Amino acid sequence: MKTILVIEDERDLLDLVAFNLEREGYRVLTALDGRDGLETAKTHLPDLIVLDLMLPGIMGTDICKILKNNEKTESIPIIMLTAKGEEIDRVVGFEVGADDYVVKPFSNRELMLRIRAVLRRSEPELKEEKIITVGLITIDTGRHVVTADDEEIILTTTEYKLLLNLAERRGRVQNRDLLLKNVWGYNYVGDTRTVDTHITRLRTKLGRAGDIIKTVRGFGYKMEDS
Amino acid sequence: MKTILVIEDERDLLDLVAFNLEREGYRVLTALDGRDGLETAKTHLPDLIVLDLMLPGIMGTDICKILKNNEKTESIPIIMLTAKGEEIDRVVGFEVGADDYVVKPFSNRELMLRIRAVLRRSEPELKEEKIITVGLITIDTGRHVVTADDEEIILTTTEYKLLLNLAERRGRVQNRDLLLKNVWGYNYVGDTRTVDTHITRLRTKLGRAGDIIKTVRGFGYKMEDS
DNA sequence: TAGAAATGTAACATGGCTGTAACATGGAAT
DNA sequence: ATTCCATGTTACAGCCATGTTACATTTCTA
Repeated sequence: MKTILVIEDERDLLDLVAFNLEREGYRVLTALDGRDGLETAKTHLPDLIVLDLMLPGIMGTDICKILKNNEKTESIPIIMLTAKGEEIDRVVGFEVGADDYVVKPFSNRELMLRIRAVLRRSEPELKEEKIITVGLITIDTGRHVVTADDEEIILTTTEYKLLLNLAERRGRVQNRDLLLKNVWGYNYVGDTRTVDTHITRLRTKLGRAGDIIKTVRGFGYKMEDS
Repeated sequence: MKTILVIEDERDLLDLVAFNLEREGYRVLTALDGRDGLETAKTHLPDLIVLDLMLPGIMGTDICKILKNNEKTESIPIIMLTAKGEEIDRVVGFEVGADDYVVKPFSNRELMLRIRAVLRRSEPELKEEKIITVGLITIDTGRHVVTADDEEIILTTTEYKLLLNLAERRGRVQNRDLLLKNVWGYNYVGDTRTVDTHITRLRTKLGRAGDIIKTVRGFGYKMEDS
């Protein structure tokens, strides 16, 4: 789950961008001016910053420079928003260390694509690949294969994520809200009973190996550690 | 994806060159002085170095000598940037081990052409040639020929790269973003669904052999390795 | 420079997945 | 034992991820 900070003084535009980002599944932080933006950037260390070039008070370029000169924030990619009239060409944008820029007026699609592209760049080449074994269950994250009782089990996306989550925290109880956050995403709105349904499906598919998924009445679920 | 290190103390020029290189699809590292440049060269081992002759602190020629005397960096080609006034002629440039040099002021086009030429020269005569076989598919990287079910298949560049990418990491799931990065390039901006389209085209061309390209719903694609 | 090939995007199709609700079950407290 | 409430289970309608095709645009090639 990636966090994106948007620094933009036009409230309408800020809200619009924030809304679209959230719909794409990002966690969004906002700031209406440079000072606040800097503050938020330093305290929350977002994964990416969308920064308006023209801001009251501190200029966007200055914010960019400050962020790029701070050890904690220097590696956070920045996408600049520039108005067409502002004869800021690419070179100036990159001069202060921005990673990409989008010219206003921009389409939502374009901004989203560029954000995704910049985030993609900073993503590690190889994600952690591991093989987890709990009881009769084996999860190979690299191959995305789950085995129970030496039989390969075909799981759906949600089932897989849920199982992985339980397995990674084996031995510890997790309540439904926590599971919803970790598996379904922080901005998921819905019934907590959904978790129960998926637990049932998992247990069914896993057969007797599924017995290690224990219900902790009143608290949630856990996977036995033994 | 080739990585190029630019060592240049004039910030404007550095950014301009970096920008142009990125647009050409290179990954770019930068350094504003010799010390930093040497450091970066040793740690990141770029594929090529663009080096300004006149630098504060250590001279460009010295950096060049140091790099060429270090076992790890000696094979990295270096292109020197020299001002016209600096009566460094070819002889001096090549004396310290530079592979080519460009006289300021230079056009972007000229620099790019020389970089490409030097990179081409330094490329090993035969890249690692190998024949990969997965299921009914055979990829001969040396001859750039793909066979499926004993029939030769004509693939486009993108299809070939995509297939090779999947085959090289056979067995492991790769998400669309990773594929985009590896096949389409580091700074590609576009829809991730593009991957799907090309997967379809691949499967179609490969016929029944294409069945080993599996969809992993919610995660990406993988090629069976059994 | 014309024509062909390749490429990326959009639009539509489809089938599996998913969340919800409704009912069933069983444990715990009284 | 009875009641309540948390959890188990099941069915189903809508949705969403992916498959597929068509098309406009770009790139290649002769």
